Amino acid sequence: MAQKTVRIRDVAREAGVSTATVSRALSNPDLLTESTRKAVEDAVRITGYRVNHAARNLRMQRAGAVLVLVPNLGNPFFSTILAAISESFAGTDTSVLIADTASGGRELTGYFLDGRIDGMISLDGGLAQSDLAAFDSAGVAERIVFACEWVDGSTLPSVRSDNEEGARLAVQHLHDLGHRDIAHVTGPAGNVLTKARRAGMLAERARLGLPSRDDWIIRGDFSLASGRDAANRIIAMKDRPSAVFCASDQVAFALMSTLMEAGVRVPEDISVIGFDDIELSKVYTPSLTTIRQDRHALGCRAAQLLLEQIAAAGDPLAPAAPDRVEMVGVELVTRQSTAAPG
Amino acid sequence: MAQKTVRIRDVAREAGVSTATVSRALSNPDLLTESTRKAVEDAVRITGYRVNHAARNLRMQRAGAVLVLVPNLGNPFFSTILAAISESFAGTDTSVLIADTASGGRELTGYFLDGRIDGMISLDGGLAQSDLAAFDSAGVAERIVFACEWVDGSTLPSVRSDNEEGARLAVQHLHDLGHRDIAHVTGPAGNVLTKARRAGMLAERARLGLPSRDDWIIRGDFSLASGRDAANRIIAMKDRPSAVFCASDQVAFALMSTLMEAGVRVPEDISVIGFDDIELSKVYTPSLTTIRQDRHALGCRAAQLLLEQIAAAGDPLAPAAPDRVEMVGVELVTRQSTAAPG
DNA sequence: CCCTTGCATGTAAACGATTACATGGATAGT
DNA sequence: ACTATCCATGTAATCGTTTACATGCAAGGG
Repeated sequence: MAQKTVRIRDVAREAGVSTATVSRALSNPDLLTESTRKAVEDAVRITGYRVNHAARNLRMQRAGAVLVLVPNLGNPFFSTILAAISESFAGTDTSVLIADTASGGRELTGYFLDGRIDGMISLDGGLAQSDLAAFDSAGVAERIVFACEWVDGSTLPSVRSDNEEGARLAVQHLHDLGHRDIAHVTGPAGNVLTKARRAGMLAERARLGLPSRDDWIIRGDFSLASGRDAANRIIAMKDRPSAVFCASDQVAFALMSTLMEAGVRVPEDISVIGFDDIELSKVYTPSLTTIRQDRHALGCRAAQLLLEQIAAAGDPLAPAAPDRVEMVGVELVTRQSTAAPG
Repeated sequence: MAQKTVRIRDVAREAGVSTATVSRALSNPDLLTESTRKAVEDAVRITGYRVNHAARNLRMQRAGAVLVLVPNLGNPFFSTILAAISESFAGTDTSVLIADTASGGRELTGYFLDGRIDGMISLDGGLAQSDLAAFDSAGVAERIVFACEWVDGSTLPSVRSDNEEGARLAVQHLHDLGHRDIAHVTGPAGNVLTKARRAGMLAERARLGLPSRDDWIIRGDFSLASGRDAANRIIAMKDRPSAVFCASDQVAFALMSTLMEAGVRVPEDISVIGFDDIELSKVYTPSLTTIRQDRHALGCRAAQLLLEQIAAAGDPLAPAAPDRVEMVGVELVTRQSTAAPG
């Protein structure tokens, strides 16, 4: 049987003080005399008291939880970010809820309105306009932070990788190897990452005076299936590009797989470069040259930003949140999937 | 600004009834007259009332959340299971917390004792004995369910794949192709899956009269690194096995990668079969023959079981939980990584 | 016509913490 | 020595629900 739940009142009786004093001993120890604080600490130890979060949260008008919105839990790219976020909240008596936007067609503002969460980190920049509007009118917009992705034209704070720079590095690397005919498999239409990476790619290609062909920009959506489709498109081309820059590692895997099945060798016939640097990229055959995102930093900074935003939202002096965008650096990781054109 | 929070009292006033009636209208509508229920519903709509979960949970002595313990969020194997669990709880006004056992060295019973969670699904069978003892003495053991993994010798309910059968199918498949010299890369020492899969493998190998050599059982730990190590061990062997059964798909990827780098072809020189059937297995090159686990079913059943356990724990008539173990079937998926020996 | 029964609703006491305000004793300033 | 100040602690209201118990009305049985 569960031992009788011990309340703050029991601790107070044991220590010979009032409940207020016990509460203070726990949250503001410096307000108390050394001796009473010690007495309370002993009483806590003796009784085995644990604070009841539901009660505390009710009284303090907070939820004690934040929500992390993930576009696709199945994509291992997000795991490290989630771990970093969880870790960051570990000390704060705030729990971390994780939801997949794909599976959950739930009404997001509800989480706020029900007092289930104090804030939200969205790794999904594709939230419906209606959701954003609802956040605004519910007055909870200031307790939302974006990470990795963001919403164009919104002023909500965000942490993101330098996607343009990543795309630039990718093209530059291929160019350095001697490639001139570079294709690009994009992310899904409308996605902010798609836009940023394609823009960076086009800019660098132009800067280097490389040829540009419309059919070398192949629409994808970060999924394995889209990598396969892109490969088939390339296989069917009369003059194939000598290198392909994929918008994500997952896409690159499926692309390489399909190419090689068709007898197109990687990197001998076509070089492939990805984006993300997930764990498997090192282990794929051939191992994948890619742009590394600092997922740990992304997660940590997002968590920290959210904590600040929540604190600010509670404060009376609105700090008029400056348009906060934090850029996290990216890095080229050279492996076997890229080489000089045959 | 956040609109003034509307309480149940406001709804009551609007509807011209008492708070009790409003509460009943929300949770036990049939207790009320058609007309008053309708009046309350209208009032709710007009005021935009949302129940405050912290208050409700406090009063009802529940947490409104469950915890899912994952051995390694980075392994995409777990994603579908998590999604299935989340989905199962979607209707129940219970939130789902996800924690990685690796990153969080936190004290697990604390979650229960703090009233932060009502129950737990552990995908990790490697919980410390001290934790299990703590659960027991805290009286929360009956609100724990295991999925995928389990704890040997414990009576806690669990949902699991038929791992022995999976191993059997793998060996049988290789045997059908003509293989006789079959190696096995195991999971981590002490893990229940390791034991089950190895046992199934050994049993079937014996049944078919296949040769057994000690150095063909290679210790791994489900990680990419261990797949690489295993491959190096195999490469160094004087007489290599003609086929390798890996305890997980991830291990198989790293193993194949390292083999092929060393010029050992898969499947021409060595066939490789995995376990799990994660999304990437279809897309690796060569695509991976493997044992499919029904991850969706595993997640759904675990969630359901936990709900039942929680309900039972509240009930006065202890249903003396029968030793509940649910077996989920597995299936052989044949792809390119296995073939008749050269 | 009265008494019992039952049903729909109201009243108010929990749930377990935090915290504004009150209190009283010690210290210091004049 | 008297009062103003300050600091440590206690008292009690409060957070927003749910629910045991009380109430009063309608119906039905004798």
